[in-house]
Amino acid sequence: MSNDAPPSDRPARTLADLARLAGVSAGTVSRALTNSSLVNPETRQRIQALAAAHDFRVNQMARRLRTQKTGVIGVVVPLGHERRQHLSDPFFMTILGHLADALTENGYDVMLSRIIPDAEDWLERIVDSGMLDGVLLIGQSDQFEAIERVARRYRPLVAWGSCQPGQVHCTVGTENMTGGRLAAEHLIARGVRRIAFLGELRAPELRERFEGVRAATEAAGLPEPLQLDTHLASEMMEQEIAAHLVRHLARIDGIAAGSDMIAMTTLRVLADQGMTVPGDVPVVGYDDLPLGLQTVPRLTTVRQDIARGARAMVERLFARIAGQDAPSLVMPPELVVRDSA
Amino acid sequence: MSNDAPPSDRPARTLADLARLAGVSAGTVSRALTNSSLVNPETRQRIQALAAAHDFRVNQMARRLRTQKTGVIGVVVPLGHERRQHLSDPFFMTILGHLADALTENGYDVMLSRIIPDAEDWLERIVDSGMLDGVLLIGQSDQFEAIERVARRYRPLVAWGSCQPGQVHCTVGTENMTGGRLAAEHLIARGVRRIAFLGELRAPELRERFEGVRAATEAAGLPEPLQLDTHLASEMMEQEIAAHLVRHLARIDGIAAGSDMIAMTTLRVLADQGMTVPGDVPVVGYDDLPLGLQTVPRLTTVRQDIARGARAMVERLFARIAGQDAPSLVMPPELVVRDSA
DNA sequence: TCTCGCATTGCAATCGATTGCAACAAGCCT
DNA sequence: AGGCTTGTTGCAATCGATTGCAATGCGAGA
Repeated sequence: MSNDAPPSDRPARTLADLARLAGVSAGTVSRALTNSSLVNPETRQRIQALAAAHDFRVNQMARRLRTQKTGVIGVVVPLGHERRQHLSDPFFMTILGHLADALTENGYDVMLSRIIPDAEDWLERIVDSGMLDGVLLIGQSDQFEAIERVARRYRPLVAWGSCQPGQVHCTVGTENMTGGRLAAEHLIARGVRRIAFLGELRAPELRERFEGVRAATEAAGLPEPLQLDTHLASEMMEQEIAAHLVRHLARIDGIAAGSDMIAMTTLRVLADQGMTVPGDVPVVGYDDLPLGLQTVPRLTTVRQDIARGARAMVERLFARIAGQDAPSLVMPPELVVRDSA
Repeated sequence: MSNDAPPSDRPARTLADLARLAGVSAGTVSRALTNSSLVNPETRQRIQALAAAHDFRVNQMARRLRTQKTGVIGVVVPLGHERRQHLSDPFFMTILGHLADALTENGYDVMLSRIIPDAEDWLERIVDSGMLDGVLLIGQSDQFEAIERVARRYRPLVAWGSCQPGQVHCTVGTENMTGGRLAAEHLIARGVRRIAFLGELRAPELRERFEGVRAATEAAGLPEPLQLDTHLASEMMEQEIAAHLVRHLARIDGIAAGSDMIAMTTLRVLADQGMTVPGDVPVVGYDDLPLGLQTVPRLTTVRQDIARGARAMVERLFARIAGQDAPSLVMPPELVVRDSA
């Protein structure tokens, strides 16, 4: 329970050191430490004890060079259209948490990259670095083509995002258009006639959500929704939304936000402007982040099952690493009605 | 702008492949690709062009084995006393975002580990893996001893957390006791007489914050603050806090939360119970996470300058990697008065 | 007693890039 | 003309672990 290891005379940094100490060859030590059945059980015990006593740990660099497996998965956040967006964005962090959990449970390490794709070959550099057994992309940003190009030749790659017909790369995500429609239908059912959609349309996911909103208004014979750009960097979002609302609030009576973060900021701004939610303006979010439970009022939102999505991404990635094929997954979104609409 | 690379006849995966193609030796190719002045400029050009044409990228595993540098920093979240706490905890994610930004700007990759320290040598395994040039710990959890033990022999290690006198490992953090005192003094100045501190005391940081609160009440001649345990896993936090408040709300008139997450949940629970903040009960948080700006009412809190702290951690780590010594940094906390108290 | 098989172990090649040192050529000086 | 510097390049060792193959020793069966 307290200090136990006998003071190690010499550091014993390599297999060869340990082999000398044990009076055997390096090969035998290697086999002993991997519990190979090719070594005598007694020898194995002895070597393992010696290794423990000397705090020996194999050099992963060498092991990985030799075995051509790294045990590392890259988790990459491409910030193409929104350079100022921070890695600490709650959606990224939520899905990253789930991915990291799933990967570490399976014995993989996680290498995190926040990438601003200014070089054309940003993704090539990652997948060809020789450091990774596979790559998970959190979001497609505006890099659809780059992802397609790499996916054509690099199998162990799975992205969170939207799935276009005929697309090469494997994605996990929700039916964004359906989700947008659900949000809008809910607002319409509550009597909203003129919806504002907060969020810009460069990333495919948001574009589809907006299309869903539009489809719903069209089906209900209502006027076109008002689309308002919103940067994702939190520093600027609040002012931007405030400006939008000051200008347009008179002409709208309900808000569909492109994400929960946008919705939360909107709640905040509306409170500042003395508007009540949902009384004066109902607000619907998108994502169902845990944070939505903490807002006042609690956020009505379109749920993406992020935990399930993360598990699915990891499963598909492992299948692809194993050489099998894995299709994309499009999950149905689900409206979660709480207090904001 | 479109596809440019001439179709690569043979993959050219290794330096040797490329050397054969170029009619030179592997050593020359290596030097050419690292812009060494030891090769003829023309040769260098030629080889670099060839490398680009064949999409050649050096094998990082081999390079790192040979150079004994990995270019990877481990960012580790030890979850000792709170196994159910999720990696997506906003504090972790906020600081992780800043760390990742600072590290990638300096050309390092980030390896993320969420560790449940059930094995005694969890940290040894990480630092001795041969995969990392240095390690950053986000929080000390209840693993103070394990960290000290490793820090005695492993230099490039910096932790976020509290700094005890005489401690070996390098930390960056705030004066938690002062912070607790600031929060309590603010509450007292607003007329609060009986403070509840929400948060458990196993991690040194929270313990110090509580001590600060106690010092303030003592100095003001007020009764001892009421300390209430709160798990950090968000699934349970809300119910737990609700239960605490139902039982104790009659006996207290102000709340100092151990963290902003706890404070946010408390706001939520109080709203549910029909209490107004700060009218009925003022609430002070701790951390000053960006999220505190989004709550209703906006959170009054004790600010830790997380961005500065992250930069300081990275600076100190680099200094230690370079063999210099770097002292711990204890930053002064700052009360940020907004609307919740 | 001889041979064969089995259980262990050692040997040496291998993964792919880096780098100190030697080799070589061309040009310059005395 | 010989020696020397300067500029390039190749050679081969090295980083540390893994693994196919050969070698060893033992006991059992014929």
